[in-house]
Parts: sequence; C-alpha cells; structure tokens
Amino acid sequence: MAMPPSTTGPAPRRMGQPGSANWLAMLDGAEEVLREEGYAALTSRRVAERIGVKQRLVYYYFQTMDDLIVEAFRRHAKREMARLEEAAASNQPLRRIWSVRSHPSDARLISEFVALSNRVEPLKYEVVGFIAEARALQVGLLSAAMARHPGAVAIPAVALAILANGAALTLNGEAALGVAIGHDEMHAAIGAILDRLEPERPSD
Amino acid sequence: MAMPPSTTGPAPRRMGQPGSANWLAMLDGAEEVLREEGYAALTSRRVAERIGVKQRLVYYYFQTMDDLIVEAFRRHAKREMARLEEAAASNQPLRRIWSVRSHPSDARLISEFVALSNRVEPLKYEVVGFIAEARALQVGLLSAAMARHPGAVAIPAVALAILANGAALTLNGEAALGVAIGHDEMHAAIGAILDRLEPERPSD
DNA sequence: GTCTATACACCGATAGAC
DNA sequence: GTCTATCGGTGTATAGAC
Repeated sequence: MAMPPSTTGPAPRRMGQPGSANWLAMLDGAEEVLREEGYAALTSRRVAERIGVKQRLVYYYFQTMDDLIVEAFRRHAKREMARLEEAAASNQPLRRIWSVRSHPSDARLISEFVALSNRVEPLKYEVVGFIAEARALQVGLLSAAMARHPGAVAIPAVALAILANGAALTLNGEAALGVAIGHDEMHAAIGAILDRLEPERPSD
Repeated sequence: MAMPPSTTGPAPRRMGQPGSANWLAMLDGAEEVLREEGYAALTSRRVAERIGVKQRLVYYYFQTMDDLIVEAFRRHAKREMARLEEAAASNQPLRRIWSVRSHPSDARLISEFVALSNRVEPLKYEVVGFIAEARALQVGLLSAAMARHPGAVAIPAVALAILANGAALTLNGEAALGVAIGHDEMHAAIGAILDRLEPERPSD
C-alpha cells in the first residue's frame, strides 16, 4: 500500500493534515465541481466557496491544485475499486459489475478525470493504474464465467471487457446529451449475454 | 441545408466574412488547439498566436469564442460525414468505416468537442445531430450486411453500431494514456466479425 | 481589415497578521 | 488553523486609431 512519492517535488510549506475534516471536504468540493461544472471550473476559489472557507485555505491543505486533483482521484478510484470488489464477491458478479460501471453520474466524473490526465502527469499515472486494476478484475470474472458456460460468447474475455466498458461509456455519454438511439436494444443485448454467462438460476 | 439561427442572439458588430481566409485559418487554429492541448487551452489568444494574427482579430470574425467553437465543430462534422459517406459507398464499407472511426487523432478531437458540449448549449445541438446522422448511416450498412449474411452476428444492428463506437472510443482513449491491455484481442475480435459480415472475397 | 490599448474578472500562489 | 491582502499572469470582450 506504499503511496507513490508525493506528487509535487518540493514541500517546504507548513500544511494541514491529510484525512482531516477540511482536507476531506476539499476532496468533496473538487468532486462536486468536476461533476457539475467540469474540469475547466475546478479552481481553488470555486472549491473554497463550495465548502465555505476562504481560497487561501486550499493552499494550506494542498501544495498545488494538481495535488488536490490527484488526491481526489485517488479517493474516488479507491471507492470505485471497493464497489467493484464487493460486486465481484456477490453471487451475481457480472450483473452487479455491469450495474456499477453503467452508472451515469460516475461516468461523467471519470471522463473529467481522464480529460485532466492528459494535462496532469501524476494524475495519468493514477488513472492508468486504475484502468489496469479494474480491467484485470473484470477479465478474471469473465474468464471464470466463460469457463463455466463454454460457447456462451465467441470472443476472448478481455475483448468482452473492453466492449462492455465501451458500451457503458457510450450509453452514459449519449444519455448526458439526450441521445437514446438504440440504447434499449443495447441494454437488451447486454442482458442476453448476461443470461448466458450468468443465468438468473445458476446452472451449477 | 438551412443553417439553424446564428448561435448567439444579438449581432450588432461589424464582422469578417465566413469562409474568408482568416475565418478558415481560425477554425484550423481552434482544431489544432483542441487536438494538442485540449479545450481548456482553447482561447482567443492561443488561436491568434497559432495563425499569426493579434487576439483582437478573432473577435472581428467571431462574436464570441463559443461561436468559433460551434463553427469549428460544424466544419469538422461535415468533413467527417463526407468521409463516412465515401467509405459507405466503397466496396468494403464496414471495414472502411471502422478504419475511419478508429482513427486516434480524430477521436481525441471529437472527445474534446463532446466535453465542451456539456457547457456550450448550441454546440450540444450540433453534436447530437452528428451522432444521430453517423449512427443512422452505420446502422443502415450493418443491417444490409446482416441481411446478406444471416447468422453472422447475434445482436441487433443498432447495438452492434454502439458496441463498435464504444470499442473505438475505449481503444483510442486508452492508447492516448499508454494502456494497451487486450487491445490486440479486441482488434482481432472486430476483424473476425468483419470477416463474417464483409468477407474479403465477397460471397455474393 | 488589422492594429494598439485597455477594462474588468478570475486564476494560482504567496506574505504575513491573528 | 484561518484569515486579509496582494502579486503577476491570463482570460473575454470592447474602444477606437490607422
């Protein structure tokens, strides 16, 4: 669980405690801004305003805005992985994971983080790690299900994981824009695959 | 071909001609910035700098930055649809369209426009129109191919269109981050589907 | 048409009082 | 720990000279 070295090199300033109430509130504020206004609006002033403190305080808890962004993603990724692992441990892991990953609100947040990671190098490092971890979990579950139900699908588990991920991305993104062409058919098709890979009444 | 009403209401200012050299250069500049730096960097100063004019001139040709953004997307969408229609008219439409849609650089540009459309209302209008038009074209081609090769795939054409779109999105997005887990398998799986729906040596 | 110059808002980050 | 005050930079958009 060793954290990678602190994201910004020099740290010569007196600072607030990670995990303290204000520190956590700032992560909350950053998430809210990303969700509701997008990363272009993610500024120290906006975060401060949302949680009812002055702008200066943000820099008491974080060296730079990039540090705040990285910490916010780290917390989000940790929560998301916990949700995925809980779903994986249930008796209908594939259905539960599809339900988690196709949740619209989180999709928007994730897409903002990904967009940011093109500009914030240490964030990219975290995002890549999260993608790899989440994919490995899904591939493991899909492989197991495909072994239990041979012939249920005709493509490799990892390709199926990418397809499901892409489908969730597209469905959520378009839903946010108000487009719904083919969404019912897509959900039905996913449902049909799930019926084969993870029958409601298990065949084992 | 009636253009929707000008995107920003009042237009009381003297302005440069749409289609003129500078006007087009500004669309080019805007596209470049989006591709290389992302929408947060899409400012009148940056665009002016790129094409070698002063910032003030941008506001001689466009009322607001939002207007420039919308015009840039409109031109891009028109070009992209032309590319798709050309691919659709070829003798291997599905393969050609997959090749167009999975082009990484355009994918990045599109994703920036989509992100912007969450904040720029008139852009959302254009983006929704483009998605609908592109999807309709792809569904038509897929339906025809599925009619020629019954049993080649087991899901509705529109769901297949969404899956292909999502796969392209995921592959390109991850490639930009340096992630490649399962990408070879995904490309191979798409290739296998194309072999069935659009054999290299046509069966008709 | 294209420019200089500018108004005004907001940004990240810091100094230093309390 | 939290604040006021401030620096230097950048953003949108406009006024008005040439």
